[in-house]
Amino acid sequence: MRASDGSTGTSQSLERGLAILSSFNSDRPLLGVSELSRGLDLSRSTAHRYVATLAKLGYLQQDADSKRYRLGPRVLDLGFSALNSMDLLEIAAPHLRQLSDETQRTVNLAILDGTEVVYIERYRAARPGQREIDLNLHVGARLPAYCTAMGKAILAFVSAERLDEVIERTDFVPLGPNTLTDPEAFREELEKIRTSGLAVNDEELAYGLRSIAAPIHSHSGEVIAALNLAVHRTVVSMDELIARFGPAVTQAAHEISLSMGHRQAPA
Amino acid sequence: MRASDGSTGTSQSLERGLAILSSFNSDRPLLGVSELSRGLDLSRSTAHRYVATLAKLGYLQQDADSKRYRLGPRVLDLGFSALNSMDLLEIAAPHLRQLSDETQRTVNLAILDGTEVVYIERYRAARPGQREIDLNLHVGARLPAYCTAMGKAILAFVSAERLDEVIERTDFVPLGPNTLTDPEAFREELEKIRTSGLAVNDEELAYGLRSIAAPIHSHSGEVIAALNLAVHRTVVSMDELIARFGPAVTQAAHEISLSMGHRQAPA
DNA sequence: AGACGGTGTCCCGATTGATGGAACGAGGCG
DNA sequence: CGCCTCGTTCCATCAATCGGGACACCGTCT
Repeated sequence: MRASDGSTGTSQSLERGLAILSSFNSDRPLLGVSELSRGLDLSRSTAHRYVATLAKLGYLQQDADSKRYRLGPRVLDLGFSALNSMDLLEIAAPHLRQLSDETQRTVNLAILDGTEVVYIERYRAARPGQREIDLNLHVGARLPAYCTAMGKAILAFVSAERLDEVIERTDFVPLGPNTLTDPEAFREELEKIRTSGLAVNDEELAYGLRSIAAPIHSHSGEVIAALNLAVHRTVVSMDELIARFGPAVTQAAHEISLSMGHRQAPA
Repeated sequence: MRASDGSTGTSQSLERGLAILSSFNSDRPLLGVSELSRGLDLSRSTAHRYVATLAKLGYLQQDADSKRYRLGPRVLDLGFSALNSMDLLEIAAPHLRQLSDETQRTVNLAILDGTEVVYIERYRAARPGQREIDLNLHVGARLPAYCTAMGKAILAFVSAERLDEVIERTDFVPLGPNTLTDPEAFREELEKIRTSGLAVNDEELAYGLRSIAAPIHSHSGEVIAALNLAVHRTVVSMDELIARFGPAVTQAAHEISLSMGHRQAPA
């Protein structure tokens, strides 16, 4: 039974329990035991045992009226332990803040996880009122790497094997007016980024959304993250975006890399 | 019979697996299998099975050099699913932002979890440069309720049973110059808050830290959260804090409660 | 009222998945 | 070099998990 599949040496119970936790999200914040058991193909008894365990530990809370369950505050602890254990964040934060202050724009920091970028930090433009370009882009949010400036900035500098794997697993769906949908065109785009050091996103993710991004390297030289600066199309043209903010973005990324201990190869 | 044990109907494996996840934090970001097995009193094999499961699912990542493990980006998903499933956040966010803009101060939103408050949202003062009062108070951070303005604002309006339980479980340790360490004095303080509608923290948590907070009620009338406005002692006196910002704080909290569907009792 | 289909919860015997000792290879250190 | 500790894998044993079944509870429909 355990023969062929790759499940040797793993715990079924833990996997199922976490599957229950991940069943909850913004769209489905309240789930009942039966609902969960159906979704994960478990018996009601089994689902209930996991739910009871999670509730006992504070990861789930039972709603008094509906008897259904919701995520508890305890799960926040995990996420923020993860954030805090990245010293990248600590190092990058002041630079991000300065960049945001200087430019009066929203800047973000993200890492690559599989084929997606994950937002790690975010500084909103100090001045409110300007058009909010929110696709629900809070810290922790995920976007496909192939159609974001930060994703491309990172992928331009990963190893060939890793890039091949990401491209292999990526579904190049057009999400914006200018989304790159051809893997070969995408590779050429990365090549350009590799020489310029700056990645652009000109409405590739969504209509009206423009951003520029630069990669951040660790002390060992490998790319570990990217930062971007995002604006709405009505605010500034692509050329102006690059001309006015490109140098500040690449320089901030460069400074963070230096602080991480990265010694650049000669230009 | 089933009362004392508490372990009936729960999953040992899941509990252990989650214990492994929670072993990671900012202070201990990298842990090895042996280290974990010792800390949780498991065999190395067992610990490894859990770790392998967590790694397979993306909750842990193995460091290539040290072979030890760190939290993976996947755990962020959980935390932010929790945040996003609170419609409180969606409703409160614009009010918090407005309050922060108007007052040019940092404002926070928190809920109660057991004896602690958990930060749910945070708007920093738009103008940087003013003294940063950071006790690592990011979203997700926890503080004891008894020595924070938000904690007191919430506890002043919870049911008598819940309050008794919290007080019972609270260790009244002096953390600042004015920390309330006597449960009876604490109860009187809550009584005052109940009539004034405003909770104050005058260096009860830490030297120099002052804040005022007001409770937020749900449609059913029960208290579900609190918001605060925090300043450093050098910036403003306690009286001035209450006089200048008190009305804005209570009004913002009130407006959020109204948006949540709360119909106030006549003043 | 009564029957019904749904829920969450609890119990218990069968069995399946978890357990941990042992062993291996890889490093690190003196 | 020996010695230790690490992560990892294997496997026979066994205990923890499993799921059917039963219960109480809730609306809804007949």
